[in-house]
This record gives sequence, C-alpha cells and structure tokens, in this order.
Amino acid sequence: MSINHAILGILSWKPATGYELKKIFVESSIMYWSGNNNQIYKSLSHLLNEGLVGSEVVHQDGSPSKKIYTITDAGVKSLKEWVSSTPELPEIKNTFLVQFAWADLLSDQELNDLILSYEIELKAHLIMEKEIARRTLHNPDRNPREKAIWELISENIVSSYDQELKWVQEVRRRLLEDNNNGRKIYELPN
Amino acid sequence: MSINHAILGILSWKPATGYELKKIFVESSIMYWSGNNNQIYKSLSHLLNEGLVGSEVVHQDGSPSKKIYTITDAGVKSLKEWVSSTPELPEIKNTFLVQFAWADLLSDQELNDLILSYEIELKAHLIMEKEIARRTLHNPDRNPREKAIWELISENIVSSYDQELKWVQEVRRRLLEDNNNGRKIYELPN
DNA sequence: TGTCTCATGTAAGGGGTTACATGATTCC
DNA sequence: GGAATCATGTAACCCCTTACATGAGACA
Repeated sequence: MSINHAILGILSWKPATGYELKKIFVESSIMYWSGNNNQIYKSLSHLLNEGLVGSEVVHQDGSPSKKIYTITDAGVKSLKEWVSSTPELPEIKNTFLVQFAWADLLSDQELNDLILSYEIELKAHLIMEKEIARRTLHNPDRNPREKAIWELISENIVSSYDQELKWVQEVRRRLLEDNNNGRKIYELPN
Repeated sequence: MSINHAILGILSWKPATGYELKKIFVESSIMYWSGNNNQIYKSLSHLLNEGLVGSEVVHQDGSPSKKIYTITDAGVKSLKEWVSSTPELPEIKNTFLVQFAWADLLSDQELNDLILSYEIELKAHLIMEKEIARRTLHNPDRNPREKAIWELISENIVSSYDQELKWVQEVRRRLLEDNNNGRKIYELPN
C-alpha cells in the first residue's frame, strides 16, 4: 500500500487540504508514518494528475490561500479496489529486539537499565494510544458497522503495545529478578 | 538503528562474507528487512572505511572469490555502544488495518473474503515463525544468559503473530457471524 | 519579542526494494 | 537443458525523514 490510498480514504470522508491531511496522519495510530509534507504534497499532485482527486483554490484574507482536494468517482473506484485487494502481513520492525539479541555484551546493570528504559517508553506510549483510542471511538457520524470496525482497530493497536509491555516485564522477571541475593539467576520456563 | 549495527552484531559471532550475511538476514525474524545486496555491500564498504571491520580476499577454484569480513576492536566497541543506547519503540506498519478502516465500502461477502485471506496468510506465517523459533533455540554455543535472551526473542515474535491471528478471528466473529440467519449481525463487546 | 497556527511547498539524504549482470559448478 | 548454489556488485526507483523557506495574524 502507499500513502496514495490513505489519502483517498481520508478524502472519501470529506474534502481536505494538504495541511489538514497532515494533521490527520500525524495524530493517527495506523498511518502515523507518512505524516510529512514531502509525501503528502507530492502524492496530492500525483493523484490530481491521475484524475483521482480534484482541487479548488480558496483565497482567504489573514491566512494563506489553500487548495481543497475532493475525491472523484474514479478515486472512489480506485480506493474500493485497493480496500478489497489481498492484504499484506504486518511489518514489525522492532529494533529493541535486535539490540536485545546482543544484550549478552552488557553487564547485569547495563541490561537492567536498557530493559527499564524500554519499559518506560512503552508505558508512556500505551497511555497515548489509549487516549487516541478513546477519542477515536465517540464519532457520531458512523453507522453500527463502522463503529464495530473502529472499535476493533483500536483494540488491535492497544493490545499490541499492551502485549509488548507485558513481554518486557516478563523479560525483567526472568533475566534479572533475584540477581542480588543469588538464589535463582536465570529462571528458565517450564 | 541501521543495518550497520546488525552487521557488526553478526560479525561479532564470527567472520562472514556479504553472501553469508544476506542469508542470515533473510532467514531472520528480527532483521528480515535489510536482506538485500544493495544495502549489505554498501554497508560493508562503509564499515570498512570507518575501520569497524577488516576484510580478507580468499580465492577459490570452482567458486568465485570471496571477501571475508572480520569485526575490529573499534567495531566491537561501536556495537556495544549501540546495544546499550536508549531503545526505540517498535514500528508497526500494519497496512491491513488501513484497508480495514475503509472496509465499510465493501459488501459483507467482500469483507468476509478480505478477512479470510488475511487470516490464511497469518496462519501460514505463524507456522513459519514457529519453525524459525524452533531452529533458533537449539544452538549449543550459547551460555545460559544468551539462551534465555533468544528464548524471549522467539516468544516475542511468535506471540505477536499469534495475537494478530486471534484478533482477526475475533473480527470475523464480531462482524460476520450469524449474518446468514440474521439473528445477531454486529455483536458489540461487553 | 518570540512562538504558535495556518498553509504550501522544496532540498538533501537515508533506508529499502526489485531486478539485472557475470560466471563456474552441481544437481535433477 | 534448466535450475540452484556460490559470490560480488550496480541501476533505477519508491518510501520516508529532517530541515528549510515564505509570510500573515494571534497570543503571551
């Protein structure tokens, strides 16, 4: 998938400017990548060339002029085609796991610090995701089917970070617990 | 993190050629991205310039000559620094969720097909990941701490795909179950 | 005075993919 | 005869990030 599809999707809700699209991307949990000017403005002019969106320039006094983009029938058709195309697997790029893979280079103290800082970041992020989910859920313009869909999307995101947090806590428990009194240093699983 | 760190990590186990590195990347679950020639050979010549690896050309008859890369002391130092640096959050780019966000454009039949094809892909991938995990685990060259680390890494990966599979099954249950007999169409959670 | 919001864009560069090129040997 | 393995590399091209440029009005 590319940013083009995501933009068509957002424009299928309502017309928007590049600036508004950017805000939606940045605040989104599922499309947070792509939230930068370069791609958005490039993609918009590309979609315009392809006839998938139309644009109208609106002059304002006080603020700069803006270009409002609207999805065309061809755009809706292209969006629907993409939505029903065979999905890809999620791409999980967890660089902490790569660091952790060579964590035996570290002392117990350094390893503890590493795990702890990951845990702290995860906790903060999880709170943020829950807040985004909470805000996303009460949107009155949705039919019951759409409501169910967005509920499931939020559950997916929150539970993935939640699971990662549980995992890192398990890591700490297994690798570091009782290191100081020397009873069971590396407790292995059943 | 960049591919440079991952290459240094692999070379910290034992010297290797670009070709061997590529195989390790491709077969790996945590570094499967980056398994392409372009990056590997570029990165190797960059690491060589920086003095983090050394190389030795070995001529063979029957096969092409190869360059065996070895990590230097500076390389080990740089690796250790990176390993103990503050970790990043995982980057999850789940394009299925973006498709799913606009799934209300689809009929029940089309939505069912979409969900089912995602489920099938996930199942196949999960089997593969479990197989990789199984093979990864019995490595005799590891001390107890390293064993525990790799066990935890495998658990992380398998459980993340496992959870995704459970989620998609829950999606199907909530959105599509009993659609045909019309009793409860979109059952909402408690 | 400085920062924030609105608003559109460009420049430079890193990261990553797919495909191609070469060429001998081995296996089916 | 065709594909796979070993082995190094290049070319063209997306995707994506960070930073910069411009410029008015609002707010502290």
